[in-house]
Amino acid sequence: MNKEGIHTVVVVDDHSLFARSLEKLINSFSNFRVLFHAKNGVELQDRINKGEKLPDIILLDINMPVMNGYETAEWIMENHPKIKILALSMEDDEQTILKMLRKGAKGYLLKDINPEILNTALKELMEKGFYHSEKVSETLLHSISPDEEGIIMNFKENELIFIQLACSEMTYKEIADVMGLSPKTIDGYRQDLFKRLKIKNRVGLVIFALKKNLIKI
Amino acid sequence: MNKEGIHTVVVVDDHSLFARSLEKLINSFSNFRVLFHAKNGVELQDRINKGEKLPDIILLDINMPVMNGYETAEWIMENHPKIKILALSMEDDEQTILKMLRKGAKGYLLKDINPEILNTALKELMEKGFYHSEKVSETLLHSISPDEEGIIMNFKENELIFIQLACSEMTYKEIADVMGLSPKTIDGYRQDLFKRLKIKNRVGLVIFALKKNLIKI
DNA sequence: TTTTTAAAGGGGTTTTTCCCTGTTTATTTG
DNA sequence: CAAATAAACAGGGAAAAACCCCTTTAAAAA
Repeated sequence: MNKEGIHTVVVVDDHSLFARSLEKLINSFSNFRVLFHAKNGVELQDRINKGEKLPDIILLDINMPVMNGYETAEWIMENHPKIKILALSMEDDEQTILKMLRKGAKGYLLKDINPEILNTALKELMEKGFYHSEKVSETLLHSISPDEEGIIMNFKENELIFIQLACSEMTYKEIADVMGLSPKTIDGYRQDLFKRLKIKNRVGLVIFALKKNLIKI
Repeated sequence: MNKEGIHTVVVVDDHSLFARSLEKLINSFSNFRVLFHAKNGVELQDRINKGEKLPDIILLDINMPVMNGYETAEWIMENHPKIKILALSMEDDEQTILKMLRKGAKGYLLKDINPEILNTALKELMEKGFYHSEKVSETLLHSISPDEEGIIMNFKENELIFIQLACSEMTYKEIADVMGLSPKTIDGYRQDLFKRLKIKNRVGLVIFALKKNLIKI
């Protein structure tokens, strides 16, 4: 906060149409000014390392091509932990929200909110130090315990490759071939994953992989 | 266009954060003014039917809860065909783009463009009557012929239900039960779809359904 | 050295996939 | 109108793939 009681904001979002519109909106709020905006984490690092003024708040998009929101949040927390991160995303799936909050975000906003909520979020962020919308609070309640999630989600390299290949039209025999393993080993991976993920068949695996963003279609 | 040579724009988008930011951005362009913005097609209908001034351009989001972009575009084309529709969307999948262009959109913009491109698009739309970004032009080239697509995509009611159920962990026997049909009939649906969609197995069907937005996860 | 883990095999059931046939009911057309 | 045609539904039979449980081996970790 500078001498006039104005809080400063930096927008990190590769959707520059959105970013610049957002900038105009935020500048229209009293007490908030946008310092600059960056297309991704790398650009943010560059500008901050080159001595650009540090903001009070960083509005951080999650889906960015070069250095995404998770990595960027990590870097911010390590190097400038005083900056408050407000995650911005289209996605409202639990996985994404939780991951971002664990990386140190002080708030999570869906991009489809109205301007008043953004203003509220920014104000609350400066006053209380955090902001959580109803949906996020709900998500936090529903969230499974981190260790249970760890058991489920800690996939070994080969398991991840198998999952991705299983989300194609290949037979297990073909998957075994391209992975250079015995079909019996592949069957072992399959069986182990079915048990851990509590799924009944390959379609369940595809759905799981999609929900957890293990594959893209 | 009014007497001062100013083109008018209406924004239809349920993401009011985005919509209002966009409004500020467009108003910052010379020659363009936003008349109002609506949260969805129904609100647009209401305001236009109540005698609100007709714009030159409607910026139309595709994903809206109440009356989506497709339906809204249809209504605009039927009732006010002089208005130029510029579709706005996060999605860049061919299906979505093509569908919107067929509904009469004069242009298609991804939301992750920069402000200059929006300005260019608006200007070109008024001058040439259409605007197509590189990605859209590319999509148009890749697009399959409408009739071939028709054969593929004209699903009968039962086929659609079957596809959706096949994208779950149910066995075909279970699907037959809930649909009140013989497993053999279900097998017929399956076989016919595999042939028409040129897919090899059930995973292929799941992937297809996801790509064509026949199911949501 | 004991335990754990990754890879692989044996052997079996169930489900999926495939092809071909037949019935019934609309729909089209000669 | 009657005959041909198309469609929705269903069955038989069989090979391939998926699914399941239990064991073994070799190497790595504890």
